[in-house]
This record gives sequence, structure tokens and C-alpha cells, in this order.
Amino acid sequence: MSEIRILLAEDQTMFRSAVISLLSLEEDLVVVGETGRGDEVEGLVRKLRPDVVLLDIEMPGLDGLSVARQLQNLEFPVRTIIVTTFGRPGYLRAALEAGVSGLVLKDKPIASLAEAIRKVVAGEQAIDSEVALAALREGSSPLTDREREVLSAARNRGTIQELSKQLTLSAGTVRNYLSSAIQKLNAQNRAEAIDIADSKGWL
Amino acid sequence: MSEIRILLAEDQTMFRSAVISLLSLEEDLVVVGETGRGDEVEGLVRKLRPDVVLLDIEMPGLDGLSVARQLQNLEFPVRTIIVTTFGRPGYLRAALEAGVSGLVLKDKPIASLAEAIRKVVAGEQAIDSEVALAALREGSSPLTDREREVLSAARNRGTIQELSKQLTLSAGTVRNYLSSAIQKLNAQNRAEAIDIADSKGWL
DNA sequence: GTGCCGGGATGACAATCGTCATGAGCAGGT
DNA sequence: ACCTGCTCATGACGATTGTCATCCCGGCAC
Repeated sequence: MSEIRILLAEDQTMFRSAVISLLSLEEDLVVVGETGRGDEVEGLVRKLRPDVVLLDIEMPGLDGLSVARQLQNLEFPVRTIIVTTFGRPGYLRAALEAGVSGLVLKDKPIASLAEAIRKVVAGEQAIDSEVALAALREGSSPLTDREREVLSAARNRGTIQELSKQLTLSAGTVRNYLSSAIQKLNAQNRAEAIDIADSKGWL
Repeated sequence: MSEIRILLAEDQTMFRSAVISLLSLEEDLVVVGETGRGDEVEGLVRKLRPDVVLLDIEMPGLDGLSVARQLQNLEFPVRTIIVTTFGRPGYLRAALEAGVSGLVLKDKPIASLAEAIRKVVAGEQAIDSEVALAALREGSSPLTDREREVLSAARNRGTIQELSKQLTLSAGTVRNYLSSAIQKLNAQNRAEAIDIADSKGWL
């Protein structure tokens, strides 16, 4: 059995180089490439043809979940594993929809990452059990598509006026969506609703 | 010259173990202890007597800056280095006030961490130049103490009523402070003001 | 002493926000 | 054919928010 070829996409240089060093200690693993930017991943995958791509979620250029979707549409197969800090339950659903094979928390020892790599290469899925349980507990988002969109847009921009322009909706409609989102999330106001939805990965 | 004894406090297990492995490759460095919780640091320092303590800012139990302040009041001297993800300019000021000797970004290679450790042991300061420059560019917070307190409290709690109770201030006064903070930060509302201040480390 | 600034408070006002009722159009399911 | 649920909109209402003027008090600088 030959070596497993790995590409690592992670924006924290210190973490990235450390993981490379440690994975390289494993006999059967070899890191063939690395990058700190999401938008460089596809090109590197085409050039290097790794067996597995390790993706951070928060990256400059393009986020890890988008990269995973991108890689799903290649002419040749690539396994992807999300390596992330927080177990936002909603991330799991999004990750599975993006076609990833594994999800590992940075909270865990390196050994669990190596293990996950071997599992997905063997064709299995490797989902961190904590995240899986949390996702089951939380259930899925009670928000409709538009409610989510509006709430997500409200995260950055300030007033309802600006939101309605950006979403090409009437100001009243924006208010209605925000109001129903606030109620569904048992929040007292917009800011709290955003916090809650964000913490569960529903945005 | 003897070895430099290091204690590492960092909540991401994967990162923590990786850094330990890599620092141990350096001849003159030895990691004598590790923890993922801020409130365990002081006890470990008393027991292990490290030369340098590496502190993450975001940790369960107690944040890194508070730990640094704690360590400053010990009967014996300990050097502290903050190891953090983001170069919030305000962090530098807070870190220096907390008596830390160094500040390194996780964005940099491990070598820069080793270098910083040696510098602070030699009695020098080791401040990442990016952070130093950013802090100079941003300047210091335009907020008064109370404005900062009120804005900071507004981050979690929702309505002005709750804030006024928690701060034992009249509701009107709370509104006034929030209003002046919003204007000083060129924000359009409370939420935006919190975002701005938070992103610069002024909270 | 006379300003000036920050902390604390009050009252008034306009703008925004959150809620609710209501309606129309359009999909999907029975 | 009917009901349900989502989208989009309008209008009205009360509560909250953000702004402003104005006041008192205590330091601190000049």
C-alpha cells in the first residue's frame, strides 16, 4: 500500500507548519502541499492530485465549505476533511451538503486527525462524535431561507433601510422577517437573534 | 547555560501538542507543563517554576490577559508571552498593562515563537512588528472609561433596562453613554459600535 | 478663581424597531 | 379543489433607541 498524499489548507501559519511536521512523522502519510488561502486550493489539487484535502473553515480568499463544494465538481475524486475550531452544529449539515468526508475538531489530539485521514481514504466517513451529538441535540434551523438570508445580512449592515436596498426588498418586509426570526429564536432583539443563530451555525 | 523551562496554556489541544513537539526539537527549550484552562495556570506556575509562560488569550476558565496580571503579582518573577490569533491593536496596550514581555501571532512560523522565548528570557521584549505597527496606526481608544464599560456590558445583555440594573445607573445615563460612544466610533447604532470597538480590542 | 472635562441624571423629541393584522400570489401536498 | 406554508407587501401601534439641551457635582489645569 502506497503513501497517502495530503494537501493542507489552513491560514494560521504556526498551526499549519506544526501539523505538517507531526503528520510527517506517520509512516503512511505525506503532506504534498500547503496553502493559507482558500482560493488557491483548487489549483493545487489539480496540480498535486492529493488523496485527501484538509480544510479550515475560516480562510482568506474562500471559506472551507465553499472550497469543498468546488472540489466536489472536479473530474476526478478527492476526499475532503474539515478541520475546525468550533463545533457549530449547523456546520455539520453544511459540511455534509458540501460533500465532505470528515470533520475533525482542533480541540482533539493530532492522532485523531491521522485516524480520520485513514478512515476517509478507506472510503468511510470520519465525523467527530461531539459534533455529531451536538447536531442531533440542536436539531436543524427553524428559520426559512429568507429569514436566514435577512438575518445574515443584518449581521454586518446596520439599519433596515440599508438591508432593504441590499436585498431588494421593501423595508416592511425586512422588518417582518427579522421579527419572525427573533421570535423563532426566542431572542429579545435583532442582535441577540444574530448571536444565537450564529452560535449554532445557522447563518 | 541551562535549558529554558516553558509552560504552555492554550485551549486547542491539537495546536498545543503540536507546538510542544516542535519546541522540544530546540536544544535549549523544554516544555515542563501544559494546560487548556486559564484558571489552572497559576497553580502550575507555583509548582513547576517555569521561566516563560505562553498564554493564549481565549481560554476557558480565565482569559490570558487576566492570567498575565495574576502572574505579575507572584512572589517570584515569571516572563509571559501572549500567543494569539488576531492582532487586535488594543490587545497590545492591554497586554503591556498586564505586564507581559512578548506578543506573538499564530500567523507566524514556529521559529518566531522560539525566537521570542529566547528574547524575553534575555530580558528583552518581543512584540510582533505587525501588531506594533497596527497599534500605532489605530491609536488608542477615544472612549472614556464609562463609555467603554457601558458598551462592553451592552455586548451581552440586551435592553437598556437590563444594562441600567447591572451597572446601577439610570436608564437615561446608559443611553447617553451609548449615544456618545456610537458617535465617537462613527457607528450608526449600538450593534455597529460594539463591532467596531471589539475589532480594535477596545472593549 | 475660572474654565474644562468626566461622571451622573432628567426630560423631550424624532427615528427606528418589533409586533400584529391583513392581503395577494405561488408552490406543494391530499 | 382545497389547505398549508413561504414570499412579499402595506399600514398601524407601542416600545425602544439615539439625539440633544440642560442641570449638578467633583477634580484638575492655568
